[in-house]
Amino acid sequence: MSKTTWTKIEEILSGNKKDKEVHLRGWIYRTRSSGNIVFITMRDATGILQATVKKGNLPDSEFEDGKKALIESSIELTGKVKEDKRAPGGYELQVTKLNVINFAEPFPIVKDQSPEFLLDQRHLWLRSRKLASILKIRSTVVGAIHTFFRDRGFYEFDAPVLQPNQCEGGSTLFEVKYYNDKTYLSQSWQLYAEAGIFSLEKIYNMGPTFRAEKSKTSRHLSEFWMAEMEAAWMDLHDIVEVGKDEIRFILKQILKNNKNELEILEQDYKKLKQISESEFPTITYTEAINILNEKEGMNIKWGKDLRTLEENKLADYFNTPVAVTNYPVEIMAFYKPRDPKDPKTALCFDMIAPEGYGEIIGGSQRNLDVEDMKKRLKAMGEPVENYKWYFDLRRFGSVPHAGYGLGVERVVAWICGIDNIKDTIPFPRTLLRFRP
RNA sequence: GCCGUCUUAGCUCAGUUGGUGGAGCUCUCGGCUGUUAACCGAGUGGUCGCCGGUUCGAGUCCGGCAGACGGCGCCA
Repeated sequence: MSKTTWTKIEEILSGNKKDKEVHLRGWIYRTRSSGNIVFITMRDATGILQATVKKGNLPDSEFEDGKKALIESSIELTGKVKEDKRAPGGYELQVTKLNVINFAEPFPIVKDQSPEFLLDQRHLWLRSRKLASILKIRSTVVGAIHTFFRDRGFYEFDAPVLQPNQCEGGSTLFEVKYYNDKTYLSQSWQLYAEAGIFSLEKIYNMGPTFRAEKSKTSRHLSEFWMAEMEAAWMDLHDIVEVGKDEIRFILKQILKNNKNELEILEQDYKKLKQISESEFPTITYTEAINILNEKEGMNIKWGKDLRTLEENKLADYFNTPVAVTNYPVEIMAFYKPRDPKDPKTALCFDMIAPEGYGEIIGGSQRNLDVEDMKKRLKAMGEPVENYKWYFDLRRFGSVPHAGYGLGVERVVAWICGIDNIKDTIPFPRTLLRFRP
């Protein structure tokens, strides 16, 4: 006996299986019955397809099973593919064999949904077309990042998730018991990456990052995935260009692989295509302030960080992501060096996404001045002795180097055009939620 | 840390001046041979977030607590 060949729904919708008999397996997406005919819209990972189950075309017991199986029941169907204008997608399956693998209980997620309820039912809501489309795009983004860096000679380099030091500020650390000691979940790969470049020169990494920020916004997660790069011999200008190339590369991969998903999410393909072919502007913080004050009628004092409102105004002013460099050095982390040409500012940059999706990349050249870093760590109240190994990197063949981190979820949210970052990750962790 | 909104059926919500808790959807049963989150008829389903107070009487008024959601700050 030959093994059953299972067909995926996308093959049928492409027209390849017209008038052929196929075997399908998946889940009931919608079902309607009308006397002696039952319409089962079935889904698998690749799409949805209408199946017509008519009494007489299959054994009566199977017809009755089809009639009573509820949404999300898992099923196997056999039948002939017919072109039919009345069916969504233009093709339907005329069922001759129906096997219910599992009769689902009444599915809790129905037409009316609140965000809170959907988060409680996250494990079930993952099956929705919306979430499935976003997760497919996320998968492309993650794959694109690996390809982008590997194609350019970067090695993947892993840092510990349990780290003794802070990197981005002590108040945002998740503390973890470590035998009789304590440690913290990684806030950044960066400090370890700075050790790695002396071995591999160009490295990247993508992994979970934990920040206990008390942020309740549509742009923040307590656990998110950051894609970071670090490279010896590169300066600020070099990494800004790498960042722009990376964004464009990700977009091109999405446009190539996820046209269907963008359609389901009602995202504008042309708009993304245009951005993927654009040059992104680089401006300094000072220029950004001037644009905001002169062109947007705002009144921002030099020296304050750009807030959400200002970033959004700036994003509106350009239609592409924009790189902002040279923020005031006082508001920056200790590892960001002063710009010798403009000592009030740091050799750092943020990439701001269009349409209010905020900072998608943050990076800098790295500080080589140990005394300066010690001074700034002390000012923050950080124990300098914890950074002894890090300062060693400046003692044994120190070189100019730079790196940045890209927020995977923010990029996915921007590409998908969705209003909350929570939907870009299967099980979001936020200030107030860590279940399911 | 600051500010705001919400909490009534499995889901989404309405509930008038304080007077025996409702609708739609889901689900169950019946009908229907082309439906598009179908339609028609019937039915099941309630600790009105919790605690206390006022009152003859509280979903409704008052006080407290809890939870959820969102905005700002901070960040990717």
